[in-house]
Amino acid sequence: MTIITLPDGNQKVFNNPITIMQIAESISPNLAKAAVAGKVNGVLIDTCMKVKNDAEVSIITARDKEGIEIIRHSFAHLIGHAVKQLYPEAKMAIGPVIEDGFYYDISYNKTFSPEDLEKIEARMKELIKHDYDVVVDVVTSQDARKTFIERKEDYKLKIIEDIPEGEEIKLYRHEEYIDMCRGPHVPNTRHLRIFKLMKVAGAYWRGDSKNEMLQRIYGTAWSNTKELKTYIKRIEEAEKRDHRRLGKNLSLFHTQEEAPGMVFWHPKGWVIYQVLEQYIRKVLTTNGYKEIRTPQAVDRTLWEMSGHWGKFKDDMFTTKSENREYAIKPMNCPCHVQVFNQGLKSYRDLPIRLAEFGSCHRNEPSGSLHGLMRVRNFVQDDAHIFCTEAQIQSEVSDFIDLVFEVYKTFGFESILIKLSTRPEKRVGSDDIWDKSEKALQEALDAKNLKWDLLPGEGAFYGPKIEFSLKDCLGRIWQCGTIQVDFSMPERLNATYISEDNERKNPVMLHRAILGSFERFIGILIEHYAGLFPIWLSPVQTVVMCITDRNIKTCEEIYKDLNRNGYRAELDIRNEKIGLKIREHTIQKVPFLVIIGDKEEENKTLSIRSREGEDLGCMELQAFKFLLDHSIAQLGKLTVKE
RNA sequence: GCCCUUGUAGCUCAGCGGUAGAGCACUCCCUUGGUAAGGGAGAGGUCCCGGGUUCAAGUCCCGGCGAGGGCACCA
Repeated sequence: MTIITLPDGNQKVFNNPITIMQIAESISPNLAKAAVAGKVNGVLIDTCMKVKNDAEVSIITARDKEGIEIIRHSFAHLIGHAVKQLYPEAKMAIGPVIEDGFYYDISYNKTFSPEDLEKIEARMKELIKHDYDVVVDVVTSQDARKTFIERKEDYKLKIIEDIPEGEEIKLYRHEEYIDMCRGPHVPNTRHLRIFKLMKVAGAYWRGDSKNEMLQRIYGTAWSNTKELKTYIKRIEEAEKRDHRRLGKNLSLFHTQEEAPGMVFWHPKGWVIYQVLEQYIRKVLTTNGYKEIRTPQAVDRTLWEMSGHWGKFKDDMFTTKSENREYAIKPMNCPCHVQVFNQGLKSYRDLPIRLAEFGSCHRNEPSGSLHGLMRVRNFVQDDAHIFCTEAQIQSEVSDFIDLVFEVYKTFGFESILIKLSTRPEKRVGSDDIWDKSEKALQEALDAKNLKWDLLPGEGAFYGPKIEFSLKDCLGRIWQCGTIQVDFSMPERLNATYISEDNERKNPVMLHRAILGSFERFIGILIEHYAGLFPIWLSPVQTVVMCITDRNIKTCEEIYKDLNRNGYRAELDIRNEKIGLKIREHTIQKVPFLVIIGDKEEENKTLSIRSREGEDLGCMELQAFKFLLDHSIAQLGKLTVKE
């Protein structure tokens, strides 16, 4: 006897082991039709699989999150089915589910063109119409091996090698095509309806650049057409807030061939940069940091001592002068140690917190460059804290508070936190790694923060915490970080006199809140969709006239606003007011000031917001008050889409 | 760095072997108009760079550089 408990609490009793499909049928024919898999005590299985013991069972359909994932996974197999029919020589590697879709990595001697992609998609649609059953065979690894030797699926054989001998393997038959998978998969292709192949891209076999490059076909799939349309719409909307597009349209910055990965900031973009820098400067100085400035180019001997020359020589820009070779600094820390090293330090002086908005250059791989997000020349809100081991935890704790205070200023809600621990290749004793990993972890836990552990992902000199934000396309970018470093102070002979009168190396904490200004501004542009809060708006207001008669008054207001520190512009062109409003609204200027005869007569300003709202008429003083109030909100504005 | 795609007027893009195109922007003229595009005229291009094929090359081929999407990398 098998007792099945359903999600609604109802129980069903069966005499023999029964399949998921049979359970579904016993509930309703419609449910059986819709069933793509079953969940038995939390584990997903194919509908043809039997439930042998008492269990909690739910039937998974396309409406469930797991259901759509199974459908996407089966779509990957369908790529295989279609590709092998069209290109029998192709070898299938792996085809997993990803967010919103699926992909398949394929090895083939010719490259798939966009036309090939269309052909594959068309063939997939034909195959779907067969409404064929997907048949599962549970086999031994020997049998699986035999199958894929016959089919010359070299990559499947490599995957089998990694499966422990004796473990059963599931083969999924799609008519003549056979794929290997943990599953589960849909029982019939009639569950596969709404999909679209998106793009082909290269991807290394097993994610290792030493291996051959495979062709990856990406697709997306949904349970109905409406969802697919919503998804396409979402991508289009995201493209509209892409910082590269907005950067051009709003004339914030540009890049050009002659300086790949380096930014030409335009007046408007530079305003944002400056407001940010001044803000962070204030935050740092009120939190015990001292700002310094160190050289751009430093002799290679210092980089040899710091270890960078050995490890990152090819990634640094270098230059020669007379008989000496210099590296343009890729980071500020070695220079900060030089400042620390001037004069004898006592434990009483610690912690010493040195900050610098230093311009750094790194010769990043060309393929990794991306707008403002990944550049070769950047400035961080960088600082180094020199402290004792005992001070690590409180410094880290204070820093985390500071990060959250700053991020809150910009209204960021989803901040991803990662803790990276000791890698295989590292310096420093296990004892000190234990201590500092624990210090970081405890600092996070004490604040009840959610974080992910990345074992082995720490820097060679110490563990780190990273704070990441998402861009409009969901790509994740690291912004803030705090890293414990036991190595550099020793390598660069940084010492202090301890309480027991010994020379000791301080611990060094590398830390940044925004990360690079470039990247942070890129994120901000997308976060606000170009509708910057008044505090950051490059142009806060435009004063415009209705006719030539109003020019003089406009100029007076414009001058008054600028003299009082507001960022105002003047539009006295011989154009209709409708056109001016349209243009400045497109430029996302928060407040538009309109001056006509009526306003002149009443000594008022007519104010309109970029959202199209008429804020009515008010005196200049009242408008300034409105501006002040808006600026005081800093970046916390909720952005209307 | 690797794979695919791509590079035409300030911007967005069409043209894909046979004398360089459109819309917007720009300049000038008319218009002085009240809350998201007033009208007319004009100017503007070594078609990314370098080779090759051809009677003829933005257009086809090869190489470089940049950009876009992935992968790898990110001290």
